[in-house]
Amino acid sequence: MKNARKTDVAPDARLAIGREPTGFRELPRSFFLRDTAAVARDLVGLWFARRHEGIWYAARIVETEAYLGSIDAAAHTWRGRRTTRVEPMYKVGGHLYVFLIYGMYHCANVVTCPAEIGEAVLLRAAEGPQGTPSKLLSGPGRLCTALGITVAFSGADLLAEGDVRIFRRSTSAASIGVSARIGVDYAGEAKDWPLRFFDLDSPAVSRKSR
DNA sequence: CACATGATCGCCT
DNA sequence: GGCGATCATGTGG
Repeated sequence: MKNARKTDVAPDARLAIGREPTGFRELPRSFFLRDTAAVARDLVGLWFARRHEGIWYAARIVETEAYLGSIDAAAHTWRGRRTTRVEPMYKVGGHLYVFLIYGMYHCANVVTCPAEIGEAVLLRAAEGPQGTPSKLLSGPGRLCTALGITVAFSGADLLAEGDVRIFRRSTSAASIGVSARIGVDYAGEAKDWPLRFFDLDSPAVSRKSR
């Protein structure tokens, strides 16, 4: 099998929460149909979850970035670019868009807004349970590695009772910091837009503010 | 701590 | 043919 692609990667066992996501609750579709920066901010503190071979795995999101579609030089949909890879970004809010970067890492995004808009939120970092190293999910590539997220999930509906979901949980609200986005220096004026949101109290945030 | 570099390949021009 | 919404590792201060 020379061209075998890994398509069913197991999540890190330390993120397992059991056969049922007890204590976790669904979000309505309307959550994802709002202003993308607002969705990015509100995703901090929610849970990104995946089921693999009957077991659920989950991590608490602590860092996100908004990508504003056609007007945003940092976005894959800048100027309305429409290709096979990016097509999931034009689905209705609540879908997943995953891409491969640098040939070896994946980045997971939550699509926002109504269909055909092309905006999304990059999940940049998350936390595992007490005792797991803070680096385990710190950074978009590591987050995907730890949860076994690959391009096989691109286009998946997070609200279709499927194997990838965003959950909420009754917890105290996080203190949110805001900064420019990471790694988009090529994006002209857009590189300075304050579209990165992070939990000020989390050790798992990928970098200090800029 | 602050850089600097290499890895590795799908995507787009 | 060039490069990227990254990361691990290495060097030097």
